[in-house]
Formats: sequence, structure tokens, C-alpha cells
Amino acid sequence: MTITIRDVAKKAGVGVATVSRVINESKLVSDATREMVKRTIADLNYLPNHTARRLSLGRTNAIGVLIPYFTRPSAVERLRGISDVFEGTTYNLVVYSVESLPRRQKYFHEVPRADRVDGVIVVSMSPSTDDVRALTHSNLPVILLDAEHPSFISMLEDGAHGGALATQHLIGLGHRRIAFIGGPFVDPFNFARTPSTKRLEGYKQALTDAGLPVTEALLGIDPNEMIGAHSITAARELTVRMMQQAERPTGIVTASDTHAFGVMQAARELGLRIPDDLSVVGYDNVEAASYVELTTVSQSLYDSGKCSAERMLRLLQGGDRTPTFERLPLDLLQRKTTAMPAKPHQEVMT
Amino acid sequence: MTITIRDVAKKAGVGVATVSRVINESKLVSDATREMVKRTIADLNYLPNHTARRLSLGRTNAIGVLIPYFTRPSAVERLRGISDVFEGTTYNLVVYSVESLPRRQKYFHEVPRADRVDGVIVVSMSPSTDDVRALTHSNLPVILLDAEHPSFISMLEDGAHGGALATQHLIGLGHRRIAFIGGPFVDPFNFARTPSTKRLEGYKQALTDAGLPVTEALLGIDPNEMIGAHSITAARELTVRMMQQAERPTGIVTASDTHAFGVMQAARELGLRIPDDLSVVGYDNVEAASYVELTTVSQSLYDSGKCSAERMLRLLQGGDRTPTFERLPLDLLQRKTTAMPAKPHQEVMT
DNA sequence: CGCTACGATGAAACCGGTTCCATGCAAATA
DNA sequence: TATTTGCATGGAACCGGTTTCATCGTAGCG
Repeated sequence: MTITIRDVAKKAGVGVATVSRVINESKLVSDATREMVKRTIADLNYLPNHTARRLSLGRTNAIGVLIPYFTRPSAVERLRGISDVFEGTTYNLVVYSVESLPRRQKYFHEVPRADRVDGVIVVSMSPSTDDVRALTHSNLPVILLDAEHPSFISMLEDGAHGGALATQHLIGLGHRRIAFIGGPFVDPFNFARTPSTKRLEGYKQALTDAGLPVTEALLGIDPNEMIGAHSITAARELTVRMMQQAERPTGIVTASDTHAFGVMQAARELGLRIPDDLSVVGYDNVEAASYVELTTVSQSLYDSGKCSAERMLRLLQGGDRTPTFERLPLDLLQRKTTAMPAKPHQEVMT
Repeated sequence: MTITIRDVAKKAGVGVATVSRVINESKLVSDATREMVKRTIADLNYLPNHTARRLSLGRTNAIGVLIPYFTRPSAVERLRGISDVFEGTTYNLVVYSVESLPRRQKYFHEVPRADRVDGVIVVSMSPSTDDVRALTHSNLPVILLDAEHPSFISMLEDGAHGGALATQHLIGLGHRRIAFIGGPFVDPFNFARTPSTKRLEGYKQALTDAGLPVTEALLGIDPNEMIGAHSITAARELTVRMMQQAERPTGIVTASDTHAFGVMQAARELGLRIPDDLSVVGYDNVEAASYVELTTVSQSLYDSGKCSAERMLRLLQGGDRTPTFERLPLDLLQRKTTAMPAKPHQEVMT
């Protein structure tokens, strides 16, 4: 039913090898023959079978992206950067969304195989020893984005630096009681410290450097659970509790924009005005952050995705595969949720 | 280098056909042989070549999703629904993000081919006559989500109904001067009325039904451009202009949550309080909408994606392919951006 | 004018699976 | 015991491309 290269060859009165050469723009075909074959191809509306092509070429023209929860705002932003780069090429993007531990394992073992993809970009997951074996065994180009490992080209933001950046911003504005809300501090998919953990470290460091104390009551870590705020709801509840303390904070540094949204919800609930009564700094600069004019640490997720994809393209063209570590730049985007602290002029409603 | 089925056969001392049968769980193998082959497979750490399998089976185990701008919040939500369904199956999801007209054309012609995918879900794009030809020619199962065409199974929300729902909500609260902000009203990818157009129709209908006039000055349509607000910035600017009129609205119906975010930005800029001074209704219920507690019309994007994917699975198992039209349900989610109208107690700052 | 070299070309092997078909053997039946 | 039936099995064809290799014709050279 479907037209194969042999049909084209027969109709054009040439051998299949010649048709194949025309398709692949080999110069080993005379102009006359080339034109004739091209016309025949157009006549028959022939398109080469993708799968057969893959099989004989031993290449897939696909890039695999392993990423946890690909619908999370930060993942979407990074994917957008990656996708924009591959749009213009012949490469196809295949996204493997990791949403459970078994699946993580499955993907790490099955995706990095030459018969599946030509390259792998691993996002926000530090490979375990076992994963490393699977990745290197495939002999494919690998890039780690938002994660690091000495065996692979890694691109990572310095979370501690970002946490410090946010904290210093508030200190610079005159805040003295600055809280931190983040979480989770453990991640089942990532065999490394979580982003929240690193950002918390930067927060503590910045306070210490400024001669300010790190106060237990201002750390948004549930002492029972040790996990911190793992959702927007948890962030909101934590904020409400925190703001009902006597020595409540005038500013809050968060580990993500989502946490910051939770803080903002809590503020609205409590009748507090942002930034007048409470300053908030987010982290990630997801799309929604600009909607609500959130001051945030921008990892420029889009650029980082783009960067990694461009690097992958270079690897695919035979670029140097020596493992390197690239630190992604960070910016503090000052918008409208931070200001100088002021004495509250309004009681907290409960 | 890589291990093939022939290596396994040789090591196990059986024919390749037998190994293939074991892989495919055919019952035409004795228990003893099966066990032995399985052990050999495990020993060699053999995984069948994906591509070769595709070629000889004539199936790809992939589902193609054609969707404009897959990183838009509404697209992400639908994809999440689709992806959740296919996660548990052997099918692979391949997303083709349409971001330009040439690419749209390319995808419509190249993706629906049996050597690429086993089925196609087209999202938010009404196929042109040419597209219809390409889709039907492939003889693959096709589902249209958020679009409709008599030749295919279509699943679509009733935009006019949703627009009316939002408008009636404001009317019910006592609003009389209700504006509409939306756009674009033409879409290069979609050969049909845009969502904004349909929602605008519902808005007008609801006003008329309630005996209220449709006022030119309350339609957020730039008379010069005829495109309305195509971005959050445009929505913000349009709102600012509109709120500086003498007879300014007390409530605004928008064509999407993104438009609503623009309205909210404008309100903040103007010093207007939501919902006290201005009510806003969004549309889509994207994730960020809940962060800011936006009252919105929920198409339940996630469910619609899930629905379409489940339907596709049934088609792949030989289900009935007769074109049908399925209307997706709508809900009005009342949150905190709508309230009864009040006399403004504060001057508009300019 | 004869020989060489090279460009154009097609037949066939190959990529790594699945499956048809023929074969052999053992159990069931006459 | 002879014959049929049916299950287990392996060889080989096949899916639809690419590529090697051999062949042929002709232009270039001595």
C-alpha cells in the first residue's frame, strides 16, 4: 500500500541505490538522473520510512530528555529553551517525565541506548552510581542540567549563591528579621542535596555574614516532618503560623516562586499588604512570577535549557566530550514584592 | 558491539525465532526452553532493538500530539492529562509543538504516517481541507481536542457557553457595566473562530439575555488592529485605558486567565482593589490561577487531555472510529476576584 | 589509438527484529 | 503397531532503508 524506495526506483527506471543517493543528497548522481528521480518522488508523494532509515543508519535523530514532572513551571521553562534549539534542526525531542522511583530507574536504564536516542539530557537529577554505569555504558553524549557529576558535562546554578543573593537584597533594604520558607529537603529522585537545601545554606550564610542571627523560629521547617513546605498549601500554612508569632519576620526568602505564591496567599488571608507589611522574594522566575510582579532570583531557566541544548548539538557534531562543570548565572529581579520594612500599621486578623 | 537477538540465540543454542517468541511471550515455547532463554537474556543484559522492532512490526508504539506552543499554561495542563494516561502503557508520547505556519504545515503532512506514529491527537487546531486529506490518508486513528471537524472524533468545550457563564456570574452579583477583554480573534494556526471569538459571543448573548446593552467602549478590541489583546501586556494596557473612561466597568470578563492576570496588573498599577473596586473573571483555570485565587471558568484542561488520551487508547485497541462530537463540561470556579460591585471609594491614580 | 582513471550506476548485503513455513518428534487415535 | 495430530523448533524471508562493491562507459592521458 505505502510507497517504498523500490517503487520509486522502478517507476524512475533506476536502482534503489540511486534513489537513496538522491534522497541523501550524495553528489555521486548525475544532474539529469537527480532531476528525474526528484520528479518521480514528487509524483508519487514519496516520503522515506523513518524507522527503516533509523535502522540502517544506526542513528535515531532523537534526543532524550529525562526530567522530573515535566509539567512543573520550572521544567516547562527549561524545556522551552531546549525545544527552541532543536526546533530548527532535524533532531526530534523526546521527553521522559519522571514521576515515580520505578520509572526513574526504568528510564535511566532504557533510554540511554543508541537504538533509542542519539543523546541524553538529564535535568534536575543527580545520577546514582548505577545510573552512571547505564549512562556511560551507552557511550552516548550526555549532559546534566541543574545537576552535577564528575563523569559528565554538568550545568548547574549555584543555589547557595542564589539564596544569599535574595537574603542580601532584603538585608540591603533594611530588613533584620528575615524568614526562610522552602522544601522539600530530601528528594527521592535526586541523589544530592535538594535545591531548597542549598538555597537555605546561602540564606544562613548571608545572615551570618551580615552579623544577623539565624533564628529557629524563622526557618520554615516543620520540626516534626523535617521536610519543610513541599506544596503551595504547606507554604501558606507555614507562613500563617510564622506571622502569628510575636517576633514575626518583615521579609521572607523562599526556595521557589511557588513557595512565594503560598506566602502571598497567606498575606492576603491575614490582611497583610505586600510589600508594605511583608516583603517576599521568590526563586526561579517562572512565567506566573511576572504576572504578580514577584521579586525573584532568576536562574533564567529558559536560557539554561537553551544552553544545554546548544551544547548537546555541538557534542553531536563531534565536539569535545570532556566532562566540565559550568556554573549558570543568577540574577535578582527586583519587582514589586519587596520594599523597606515598616512598622505594621494594621493588626493581623486571625 | 551491541548484543543482538542472534547473539542470544547462539549463546542459548536455539534459533532466533525461539528467542523472539520468548521476548513476545508466545506460548509456543516449552517451559524449559523459555526459562533457559530468559536466563541467557538476563546474562547478556540484552534489550531488543527498538527500531528494528518497529520496522518489522510496522507499529511505532508512539502517539503524536500536535499542539501549538506546548509551553503555554493551557497546553501544559492538557499535556499533563494526556501524558498521565500514556504513562502506564507501552505507548510513547511525542509532542510536536507548532510555533509557526510552515511548521504547522510540515507537521500535518509528516507526522500522520504509519511509520512515525500509531495515532494522532490534534490539539487546539482545526484542520484545513489540506490537513484533513493528510490525516485521513494516513488511515491512523485521529482525535481532535479543543477543535472540531465532521471527519474526526472531536472533543470541544462550548466557548460561547463559558463566556455566558462568566458574564452571568457577574450579572448575578449585581454588575451592570461589564467589560470583555480577550484576543486574538484571528489565529494563523486554526481555520476556525478563535476561543476568544466564541467567548465574546457568549458574553454578548448573556448581556442581551439580561436586557443589558453591549457597549462598544466596554469591548477590549482595539478598533485599529482588530486583534484585541494578544498578550498580557496588551491586556494590561487595554484595561488601563478602559478604566480611565468616564463610564468605566465594575467587572471584567476575560478570554483567558492570562488576560485576567493583565487586568490584575492594571488594577494594581491604578491602585484599584480586587474585588472591591473591580471584579475579574478568568478562563481556563491554569495552575497560576489558583495561586492568585482567580475566579475563573474551568474547562478542566487536565481532564480534557485525559479524556482524549483514553479515547485514543480505545481506538488503538480497535474501538469504533466513527466521527463523534463530544462537548467538554465547563464549571465556574468562584474564588476571590469577584464580588458585588460597590461605589469606588478611591480615585483612580494616573 | 590503447590504456588508465574516475564518475555514475545497480545488485546485493546489511541493520535487527518478526513471522511464515517446513520439519521433527511425541502423544493420541485407530 | 501404524497413522494421525499437534506442539516445539529453526531456517529463511521480510520490513524499507543505506552502503559496499563490482561493473560499465567515457574522458583524459601518453
